[in-house]
Amino acid sequence: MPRAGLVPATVTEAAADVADEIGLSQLSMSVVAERLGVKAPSLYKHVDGLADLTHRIATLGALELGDALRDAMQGLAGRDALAMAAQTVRAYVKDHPGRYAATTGASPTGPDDPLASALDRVLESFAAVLHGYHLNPGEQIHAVRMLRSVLHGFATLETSNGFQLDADIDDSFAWMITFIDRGLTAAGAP
Amino acid sequence: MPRAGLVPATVTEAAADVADEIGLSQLSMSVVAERLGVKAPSLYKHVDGLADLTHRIATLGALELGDALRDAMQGLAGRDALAMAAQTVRAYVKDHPGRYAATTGASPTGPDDPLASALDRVLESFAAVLHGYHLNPGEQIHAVRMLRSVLHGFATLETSNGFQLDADIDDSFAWMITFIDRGLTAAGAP
DNA sequence: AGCCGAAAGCTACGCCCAATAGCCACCAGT
DNA sequence: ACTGGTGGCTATTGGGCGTAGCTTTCGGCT
Repeated sequence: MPRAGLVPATVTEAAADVADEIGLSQLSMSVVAERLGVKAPSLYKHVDGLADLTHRIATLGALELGDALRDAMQGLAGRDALAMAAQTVRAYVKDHPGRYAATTGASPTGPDDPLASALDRVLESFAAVLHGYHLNPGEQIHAVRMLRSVLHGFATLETSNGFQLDADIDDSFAWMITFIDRGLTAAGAP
Repeated sequence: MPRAGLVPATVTEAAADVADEIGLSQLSMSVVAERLGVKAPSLYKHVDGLADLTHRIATLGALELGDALRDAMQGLAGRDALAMAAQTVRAYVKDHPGRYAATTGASPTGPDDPLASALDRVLESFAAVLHGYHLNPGEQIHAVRMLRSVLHGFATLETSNGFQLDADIDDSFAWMITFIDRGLTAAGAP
């Protein structure tokens, strides 16, 4: 019987794909094993159980989202950066709901946890959006939190079908970005 | 052996309490049964399985949150109404994370589902907040969605410890309310 | 009061999943 | 070629959901 040639990263990516397809709550060792053409107990040679696997998916999601934000925001500032960052988050959550759910549900185990630095990089991108607005330094942290809340809330509600009429969702999103841009501009130059 | 005198509402409330205490994901028939001094299979005489139980918790949560919003917003308008509604949502999510998680995770099965009307009442309260601002009717729906997104996102991130501890979360929340109030005021009188 | 049927509790069971133990085969390095 | 580590496997335990079927209790009716 030939070996499958698995490493932790292979298992994590397969699990992340499965989570995106069937939902994080439906993720199980069996279905990941089946995807990889392997029996479930074999996965424990590469991954330390379902909790560890979810943690790895969370880290993968944070890394990917951080990279996507960096790439998308290259050379942009102000309203353009804001709109691009928002759209990037929204698209990532829509395309990878399982990874994103893992990311939001997880918390780093310590300061040397790769998840911690991955999350920090995402936050740095959010902070970079705000550099284009001339905010009071004390307001920066509040603005970052508001931005996170808005984007997280909107994307989460959208993927869980929390909005009634999905036809206008793009309009609502654009309106929201304009609203925030105007508010930040006014806050920067009072 | 005496009867426990259970009805669906009793089971639902006990389950909601348990979910608030240990988290919705940890909810199981066994632990609810233990709370009620009963064996797990007995619950199936009152409730149609775990999915139905979660659905009932979601409905309970939506009803309670709707009532809390109505009570809190009595006679308030404009910024006061906005601040009170936001604080009410935030407090409810903090005090009842399990119920709230059930509410956001669930979707009504049909138009006659009690959950649908309960959710509608919550949305009506959000809409009522905006009546104090003189928005263009076409903007109303966008503003409601933004309000939902912000409050949902903030409360969710806060309860999952998504914010770092270095700055006061209350300050951020107050700043955010002021930000939205100013934006809505400006949008109403351009 | 006595009975009778519905309903509420129970035990026993089947199935699925997480996780561990322990076995066997494959491959690398000497 | 041998040998040891490693990656797969089967078998098993424990727990959770849900069903089947039994027993007991309680309300209503005569």
